[in-house]
Amino acid sequence: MDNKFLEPYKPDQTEDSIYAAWEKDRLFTPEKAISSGLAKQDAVSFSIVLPPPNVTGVLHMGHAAMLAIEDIVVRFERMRGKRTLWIPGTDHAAIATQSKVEKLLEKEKVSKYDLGREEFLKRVERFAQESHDTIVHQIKKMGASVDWGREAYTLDENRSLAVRTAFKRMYDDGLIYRGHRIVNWDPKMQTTVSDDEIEYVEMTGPFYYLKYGPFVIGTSRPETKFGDRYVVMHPDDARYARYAHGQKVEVEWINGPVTATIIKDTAIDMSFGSGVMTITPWHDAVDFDIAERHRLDKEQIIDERGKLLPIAGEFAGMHISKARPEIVKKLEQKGLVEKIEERYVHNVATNSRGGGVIEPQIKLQWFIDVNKPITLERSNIDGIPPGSLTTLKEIMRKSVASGAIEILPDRFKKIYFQWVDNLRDWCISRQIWYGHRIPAWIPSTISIPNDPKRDNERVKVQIESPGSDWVQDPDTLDTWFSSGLWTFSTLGWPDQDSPDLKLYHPTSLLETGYDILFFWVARMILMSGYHMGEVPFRTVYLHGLVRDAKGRKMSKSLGNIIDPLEMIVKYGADATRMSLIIGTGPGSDLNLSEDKIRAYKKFSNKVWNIARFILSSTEEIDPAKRPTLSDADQRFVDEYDEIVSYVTEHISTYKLHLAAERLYHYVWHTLADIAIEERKSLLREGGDEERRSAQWSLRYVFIGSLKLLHPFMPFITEEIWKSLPEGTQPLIITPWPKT
RNA sequence: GCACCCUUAGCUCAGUUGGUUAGAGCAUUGCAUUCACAUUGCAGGGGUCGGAGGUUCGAGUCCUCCAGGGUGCACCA
Repeated sequence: MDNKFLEPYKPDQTEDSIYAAWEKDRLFTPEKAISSGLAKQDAVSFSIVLPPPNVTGVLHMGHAAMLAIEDIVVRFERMRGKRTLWIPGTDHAAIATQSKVEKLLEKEKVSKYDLGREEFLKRVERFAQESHDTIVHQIKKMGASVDWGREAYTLDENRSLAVRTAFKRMYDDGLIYRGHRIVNWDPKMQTTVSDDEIEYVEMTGPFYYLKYGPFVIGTSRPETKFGDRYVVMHPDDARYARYAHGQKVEVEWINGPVTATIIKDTAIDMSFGSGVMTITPWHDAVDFDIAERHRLDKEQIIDERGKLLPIAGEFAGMHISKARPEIVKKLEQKGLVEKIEERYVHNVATNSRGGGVIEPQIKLQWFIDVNKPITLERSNIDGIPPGSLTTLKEIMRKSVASGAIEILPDRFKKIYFQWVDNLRDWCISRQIWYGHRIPAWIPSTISIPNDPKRDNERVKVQIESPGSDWVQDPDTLDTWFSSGLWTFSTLGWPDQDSPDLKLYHPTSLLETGYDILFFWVARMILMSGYHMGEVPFRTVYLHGLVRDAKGRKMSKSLGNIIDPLEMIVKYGADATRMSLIIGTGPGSDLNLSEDKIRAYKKFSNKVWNIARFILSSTEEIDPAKRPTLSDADQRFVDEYDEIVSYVTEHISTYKLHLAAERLYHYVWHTLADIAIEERKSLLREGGDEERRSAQWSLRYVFIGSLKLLHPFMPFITEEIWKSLPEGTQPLIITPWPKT
């Protein structure tokens, strides 16, 4: 027996060298599984992409849980002989990374404009590289058996080609268009934000009832009202039956008399306020729609920095927040205020990526049309035959509705459909510097690229620059555009003949947090459906948030962050992994405490001691020669076989928590507490025959248990395996026990 | 407003298709421990499974309603 067993298990002294050995021997690659004989040449593929962590800093417990879950499944499938591939990577996370670097620069009292685009991007890239290195280190610490030879970055050369190719194809098909539409504008970060990135914050503030000619209109934002020349009411509203659609009314307004036009539209809620509103199409999505329907004029009131334009008269140049009280004062002086409700509760849209309060604006931007009918030439998606007419929305809906993609837990399907059905065109252009530059060029003779007066026909969309007479659109793409391509851009696309693409797409499993179901999962379904004519994955497994012991979100301000690296140092990666698996089902949040992790450290030690005992007391037997077993030993072996079936079945169906818990109890309270205890006297003073039976069965069950434990606790099981005569090949590429 | 989830031991949570006396970790009580494990073992205490109805031979599990907590989406003039 190896002398190392005379001391307690020390994860911090073994884990790194084990990982290094796995990596050096390329044991994470499907090629090695085949060459070692574990997987057959024509084995079924099992592929999965790592949800690429943002290069904005360090990994947290949520990432650790993700890595643990995925690694368990990957190791399991690899041992079962599938051609198993797990692709790692990181995400440039455009807006998140840029704002992080901007904050760092703020401390040096430098703005990105001081540096200029090029210099600023160098800073971001440096930061991204450092984050990347930290993240890679952390992924390795967790024991994740990803194929590093296939590592990808959402902004590297291959992915960039994929992005430009995808953009051009969608543009040529009319799915990507450039137009003046109302977008979510963040005046603080000076960029558009997609609908999904908006976070509504409840606020209480005054609500003003203003006299608008013969009408009373309600608003919480009097500062937007300067240009209101349309007064809208429901066509069926009896109170306003005497007003006709299109009728003109003279009203006295903030800066003098205006001619208002009556508009009848069913979008009005008759029961809200007076049932009448004026519209500000340039700064409100609903108003914009009404204006579009009736072809009304639209006028900008507020500029990109949140300041009032000349239309505001004496208030021009003021920031809206400063102007509001002044405007209200003037309205009161003119007797236009009917009443003020002081405590009105409403939701204010903010940029969830650390930006400011959203100010809708009409801007010339790039969009993906989700409702445009297109012909999908190549399609393996159930319900969408090749050559049939469909839309991106329908692709997203049918991929899940047909059962081609299974979502676990099931209840997220409803949430997914609700989102798909409410989906509007996706604004994909961002006015930030870090990211994929939009592959569109305009002639350099046009001086202002975003000038709304210029037409779109002079834009060239192509993969490479058309030449020096052309200027590239300064905008970058929403980060989710490139991550949407992730399942196939990591496999060699746009090269359709890429062997990896043929072997591993569609991927088998996508495992990620439920919080990015819309951002990412849905976008991958869209992109893969359109570009590949395939679903991107068969199964979506959604995990929950990792919270603290009391169920609170982990945050710096609460000081309740449990750092995965620190836990790995104290208790080992194996214990950390177990604590993140047991005690939670798919889709539900997990409350984690250091006590819980400590408990699984004890389990590691238990496994270690079982190894020590069994190794020292079964040294003389030959595991390959099965002796006649006593009845008790036969029952013991039978019970183990049941555990094999149970664990196998539950990992296959992604009930990892059940598999892990059962295994934990089996190893500790059956194998150790009962089986070993009962056989101790036999091992010391039993007859030859019954001693051999006891030794062999203990050894057999222990060897099998190590295999079953390996996906959950890869390090300690591999370390023990090394010291066994049975361990001729590393445990990671040893076949799974037969059921 | 629409929808979904949660409510099980002191705390934090498991409990697949309804099936014998409801489980774990931590905490707690007693005993044992020169014995693989001073990171151990054995035994115990603690639960009317949020409330009220219903279906069933049988409900923590299925259905209805109610209460509390949370989340998503919509509205937010």
